[in-house]
Amino acid sequence: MEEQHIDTLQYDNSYAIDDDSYAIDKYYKSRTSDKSQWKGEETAYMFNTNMPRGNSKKGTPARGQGVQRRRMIEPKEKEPISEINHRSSEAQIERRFCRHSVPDANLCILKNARDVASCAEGRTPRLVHRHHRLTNRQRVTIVLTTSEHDYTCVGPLLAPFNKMYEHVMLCTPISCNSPAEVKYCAIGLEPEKRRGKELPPTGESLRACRAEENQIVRLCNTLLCFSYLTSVEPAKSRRNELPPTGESLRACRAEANQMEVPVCHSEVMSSGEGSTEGSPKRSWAADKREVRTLRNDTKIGPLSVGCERYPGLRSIRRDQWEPRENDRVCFRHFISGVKSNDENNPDYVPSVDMGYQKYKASGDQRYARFQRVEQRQADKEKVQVASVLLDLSNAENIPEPESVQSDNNQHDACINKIATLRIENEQLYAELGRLQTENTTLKANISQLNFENLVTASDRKIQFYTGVHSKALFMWLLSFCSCILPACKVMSPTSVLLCLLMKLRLNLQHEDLAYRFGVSKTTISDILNLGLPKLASKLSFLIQWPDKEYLLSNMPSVFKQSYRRCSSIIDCFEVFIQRPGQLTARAQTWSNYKHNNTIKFLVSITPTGAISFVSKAFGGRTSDKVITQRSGYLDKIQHGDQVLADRGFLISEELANKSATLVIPAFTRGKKQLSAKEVEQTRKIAHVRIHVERAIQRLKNFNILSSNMSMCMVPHSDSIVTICSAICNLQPKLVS
DNA sequence: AACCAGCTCAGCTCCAAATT
DNA sequence: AATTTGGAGCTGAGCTGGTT
Repeated sequence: MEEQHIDTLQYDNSYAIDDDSYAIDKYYKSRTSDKSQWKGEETAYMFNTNMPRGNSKKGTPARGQGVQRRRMIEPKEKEPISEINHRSSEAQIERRFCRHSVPDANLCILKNARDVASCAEGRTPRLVHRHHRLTNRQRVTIVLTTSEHDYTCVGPLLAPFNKMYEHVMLCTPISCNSPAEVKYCAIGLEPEKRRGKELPPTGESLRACRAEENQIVRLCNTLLCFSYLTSVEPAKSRRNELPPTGESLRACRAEANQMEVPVCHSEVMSSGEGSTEGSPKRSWAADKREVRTLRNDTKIGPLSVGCERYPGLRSIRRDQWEPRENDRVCFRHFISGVKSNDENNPDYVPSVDMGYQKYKASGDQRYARFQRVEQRQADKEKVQVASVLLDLSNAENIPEPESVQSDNNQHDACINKIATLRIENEQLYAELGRLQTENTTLKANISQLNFENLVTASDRKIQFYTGVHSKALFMWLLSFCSCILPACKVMSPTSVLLCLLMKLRLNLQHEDLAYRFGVSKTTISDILNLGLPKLASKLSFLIQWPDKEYLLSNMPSVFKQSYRRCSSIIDCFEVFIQRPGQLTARAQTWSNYKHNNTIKFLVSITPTGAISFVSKAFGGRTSDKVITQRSGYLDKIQHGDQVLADRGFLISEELANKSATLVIPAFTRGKKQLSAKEVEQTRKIAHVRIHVERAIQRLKNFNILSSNMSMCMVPHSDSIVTICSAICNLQPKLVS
């Protein structure tokens, strides 16, 4: 047999019949993780046909296999069977036999009996010996083998090329009715075979049985070896092939009959007569034949016995002869040469040369009929075996129960296990379907729960995160600005717009935005740096200086009484910034009013509260007047306009040049007390100027304008204020 | 071209030492 | 004792070069 590396076996899940050793190994590994508990003898038996070679250094354990495996790597040198012949010494024969048997037959038979098979010779159940419990597949292998091949006692059960050849033996060296086998049947391992058997012997009878067994075992040990060597095909015997069966067996016996030795003499085996003086000298061939006949002594008591070589016995008839315990019948009196225990077999009783004609039909006719019956029985068994094999193949991965007492029990346990596993499998499939549905639902929920969907879920949220009044307005902004938004593969346009507006509304850090949208902070930085100017440019049209007609038609009631020609209410607001590194910038942005570094913007609103003008950013130290002069605000002023401002806006001359008027609160400088008219005018101005403060407050709702603006955002401050103002203009009227 | 990890730089905060 | 100064450490944002 081609030897297979053990490592390759470990990855072979084919579970071929020849790989049963792997299945056993796997089974034992599953039973115990402590390899020290493995019996070295067992593992050696299991693996000695799969020894790693070549790659393994001598004396070095194979990788991952340890000492236990190394023991199986190096099998003991066996004596070649070809070296044993009929001239071999008893010691040689004993050594040869010990390969197949064990020293203490009694113990081993009880301990290692694993199965029962029928011997083709004796038709009686024989124990199948093995040092390990058989796996299902091994059992099937035996069943298939025994159904297709004849075999005899004292022979290996399997073919020589089978791995189990030397481990699964029908090699019982005792008779079919030995007490050991009776005990085996009696303890319940094979309940069907118990019928007609004796109860296990105890006490004195047990010791007597063991003495008898030991005596028979010693005899059989010798004859066992001879049964190999006297085959008609000695060359095959040397190649460890099966012992002679069927035709070859008969030929072997015919050859043995031609030997010039007495083959059958019942008196030799009879107690007291076997040692009579003058009896012919026995050869091993004779011993072999006698043992084969000895095993056929089950139910011949009432019959007459005889032999042509011993005419004195030939004529003995049952009515004249009282058989004794050890009387035997020669194989020549059986049609097939072998006594059968099958009641249907014509060789159930000896019928050849019995000295009388008992049956009407000839021996050949009766034997042919028996063969037909046997063939039908064999076919039926094959069908049953196939059925068992099919069941076992379905349960191939089921670990064997440890304490199974019989094949039937084991088979029933397997069937029950299969049924249980099928139910469990169906339940698992149902569970799998439920989990898949749940998984799909959860994925859908997760997609709905991403930040984009979360923000745009309601008007309240969209207002909080972006400052845009409603979701509809946000969607309009998105559709209007999508063409100018920075292209981004990892973020949708909605997310980009959200990112831009959230930066303004909440002044979130770049890293925060990156985590919220699942991108890197560099991507956020790029989006802000590119998107803010573009968005401001796109939304700048929302900051428009209104026409006079529009102003007049939409003038609020609070302005109609005193300031009907008011076109603008101006004020400045400051935004804190980080302290610039450059001293010049630091000086320019220092605000004496705020005592901090700020940037300053001029804001103009219409009487309705809409932002009509926003200047660019100026340093915090810049006065309101300068900002007004340099921001381009005066260019918007038209003839006859009225501008409401705070006290700091001293631009009356510039407005006068535009034929416009400036309305500011009265100064208290150089006066002890304001006149009543001045107080009333100041009150009125304050009453309408409050709206510009409200507008600025709307701008300040964008946290980027109310908190400390980082230096990285200062360059975008113009765009930021523009965008915030545009969004404020999209909100409802400030003054009604 | 878009994206991103890692590096660099600038600003802020805290704290101890120096100065007033 | 109050204020200022300078350094260390931390944080946030931009820059750079590699990857996709």
